[in-house]
Parts: sequence; C-alpha cells; structure tokens
Amino acid sequence: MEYIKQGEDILLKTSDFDLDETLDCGQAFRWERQGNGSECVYRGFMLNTPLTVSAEKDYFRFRDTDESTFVNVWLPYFDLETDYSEIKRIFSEDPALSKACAYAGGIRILRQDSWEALCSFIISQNNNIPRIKGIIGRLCEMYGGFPKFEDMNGISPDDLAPLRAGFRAKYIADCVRKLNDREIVLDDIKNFPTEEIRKILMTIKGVGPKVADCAMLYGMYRIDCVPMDVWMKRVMEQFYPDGFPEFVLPYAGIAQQYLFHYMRTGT
DNA sequence: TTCCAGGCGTATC
DNA sequence: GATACGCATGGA
Repeated sequence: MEYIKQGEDILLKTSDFDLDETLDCGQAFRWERQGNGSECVYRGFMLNTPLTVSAEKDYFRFRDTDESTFVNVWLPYFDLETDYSEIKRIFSEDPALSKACAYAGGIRILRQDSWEALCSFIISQNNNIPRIKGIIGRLCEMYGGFPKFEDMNGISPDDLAPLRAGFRAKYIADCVRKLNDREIVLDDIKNFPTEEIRKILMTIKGVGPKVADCAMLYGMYRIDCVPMDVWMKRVMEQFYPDGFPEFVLPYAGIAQQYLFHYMRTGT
C-alpha cells in the first residue's frame, strides 16, 4: 500500500481492494455508486466526513478529502493497513472459502464508527438493504447529517416517525437513551472481552446476537465475530455443519464477509 | 394479493 | 433452552 498526492486528490496503489465488493456488500449503507456504471465511483460518508473514491486503471483516486483525513480516517476505515493477501492465503486451505475469495477477493472489512454501526444495524433487522439505506438517509436528512447520539437526546419513537422505520423506531430511541444516560459507553466497552460487549449491547431493546455481532465486527473491529443472519445460517448448514475449521476462527468475521457475499450474490 | 427482507421481543412449554 | 408468532414498511 502506498499513496501519492496529485493536486487536490490522493492516489492509492493497493491490492485486494474492490469498491463494488466492499461498499455494496451490506456492511455499510451510506455509499452511493455514481454515474453510468462503466466507471466505478462512490460517494459517501464516515459519520459526516465525506469522500468520493473511484477505481482507475492502476490506482484508486480519493477526492473531496485531504492528506490528513486520508491518513487518519480513510486508511483505517478501509482497513488498508491489513494484509488481506495473507488472510486469503490462510483461507485458501478451505474449499468453500477458497471459492468465495475467488468470487470476490476485493472485499475488506470497513472499520466504521461504533455508534454509526450500532444504529445502522438496529435499523437493518428484518429489513432489506434498499430500505435500510432509505431509513438511514431520512435520519441524516432530519439532522442535516448523521446525528451524534447526543443530538438525539430525549428522542421518542413518535419523533422518529418521518424515518418510516416501523417497529425499529422504539429500538433506536432506547439505544439513544442508554448512550446518553451513559448506561452504555461505547468507547469504554469496546476494550472489553467480546462476550462481555455482546452481553452489554444486548441490553438495548432490539439488539440481539446478530445486531450485536454486526456492531462489534464493523464498529469495533472484532474480526472474530460472525453475525448469524439468514444467509450465514445457510452457509453454515451447507458448508460448515461442524463450525468453521480452527485456523479460520481468528478471522471468522472476515470469512463471514466473503461467504455472505458469495452466498447472497454468487452461485 | 401474498411473500419476504443482514431479527428480535414476548409468550409458552 | 427451545419453539412459534407478531411486528412496520415497501418492493417484487
């Protein structure tokens, strides 16, 4: 991984990175593909930090940002300092994972903000991706950007009616209240053991095992967490009736991302 | 019209 | 602890 500045833009050379596979595989909901389809350009945000990123012949072009933001926000966000070739080499010992990596080897885990991930995946439950994006988009409209939970202090489910989030509105309200009351402090618990974080997150209404694991995997970089949704249950039944092999476990969350995408859009 | 979507709360056993 | 059912909304 190396980058250079070119005028206002930053050009990045790296491997194991595909924008479509990474930004459109159900781990983040605020990236929109631009243009006609022939060129690969995405615009989106991490909280309220904007970015336009495109894939060109030999590099990725990062626009609407600056070097300090690139280094401090986007390098970690796209997990660009992790060697995915090595992880895929480990996965290549497993037949199903090997296929999943061959199908979409440019997936990376997005290291998102813990609150943004938690909020997004509360909204995701029993929902489809276009509608998840719609609800989060309306949340951002309501607040002029992705709100801090402090901005939402005192919110009631009725206040959230314009989001058309359905039964999830009361879950968002409960989450916001617990964070504002400091009943749960994400910055503190993200250092706790995984099991303990999961237990604490699940005290929030509407947060069960799956949403908790998404919040941990995408919002706290717990790459051993495997969110078990309907698709991953199918994967496990079909390929891993006795669970993942031992050598996958430390990276099971990343394995999950390849397999989820493969099961959902491949085959 | 009915079914389903990156689940979870609740009731019941 | 396991299982069945309802849930807001909107697209297919």
